[in-house]
Amino acid sequence: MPELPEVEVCRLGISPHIIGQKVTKVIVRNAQLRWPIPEEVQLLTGQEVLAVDRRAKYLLIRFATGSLLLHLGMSGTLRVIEQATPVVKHDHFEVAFTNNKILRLNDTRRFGAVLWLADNKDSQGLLSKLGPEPLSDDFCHDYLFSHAQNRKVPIKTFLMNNHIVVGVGNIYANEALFLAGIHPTMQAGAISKRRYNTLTDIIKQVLNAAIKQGGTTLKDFTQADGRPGYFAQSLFVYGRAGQPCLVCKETLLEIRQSNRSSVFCPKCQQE
DNA sequence: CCCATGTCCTGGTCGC
DNA sequence: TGCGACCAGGACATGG
Repeated sequence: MPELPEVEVCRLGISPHIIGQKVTKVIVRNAQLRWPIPEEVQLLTGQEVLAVDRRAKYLLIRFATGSLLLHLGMSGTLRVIEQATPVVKHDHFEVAFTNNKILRLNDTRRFGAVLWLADNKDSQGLLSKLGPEPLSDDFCHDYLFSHAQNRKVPIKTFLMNNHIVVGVGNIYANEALFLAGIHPTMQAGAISKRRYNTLTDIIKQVLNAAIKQGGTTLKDFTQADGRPGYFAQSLFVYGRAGQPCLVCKETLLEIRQSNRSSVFCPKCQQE
């Protein structure tokens, strides 16, 4: 369920159900995620949820003594459910609360993560090297342009680099480049300040629109309460290779960049 | 066999 | 020659 809007929608969905609640039980059914789930997660039994934050695609559930870090990988879903809900395949981890609700993680591919940051210390260094949040003021007009100077990497790959900016995954990188009229193979350092201004605005718009609409529906995404999102209906290029461009009718092309698929309109996106 | 929303890590290349 | 920045691609697990 992974791009930033889906994680943010998830955060918004679960927060009201768990903030202020105390943990009654932590169950690890399969600790083998991207990294083993540490024993310390049991320490949060009895503690109260103070807040649910997000950094990049990491969810951070705040407690007095530290934070529970959750990442959904490529196929993870988090849901708030009733106690009696049957356990299904790939339900690897859950936290039960005093209001009899359960926060349950299901992750088919197990690329997700559950870690404990004692005293909020980022011992794995997962959060320390991340670029700015795309929806923050740190991600301003000058930011992408100044960081792109002398970089030869294709703009599509540049946008997906978490050290540059977080939360722009394959879907929204494709969409933002289409809307900005930028060809995905252009070298990052060869793009003008003016086009970066446009691209920056569009990234914010696209992510905000997706959050507003509840996240993209991909086959394994469900919102915290189980309703699917529906932003996939408004995608211009992602998943539409071979189909006509919705703006000019030209057939959309697909290429691979850094082992990911890029879809673009050869007419609307000039090099 | 192919493909799939993420991201850490390795190893190669390049410029100073 | 060394060092660091940069970049491509592999790896992870499962299912369609």
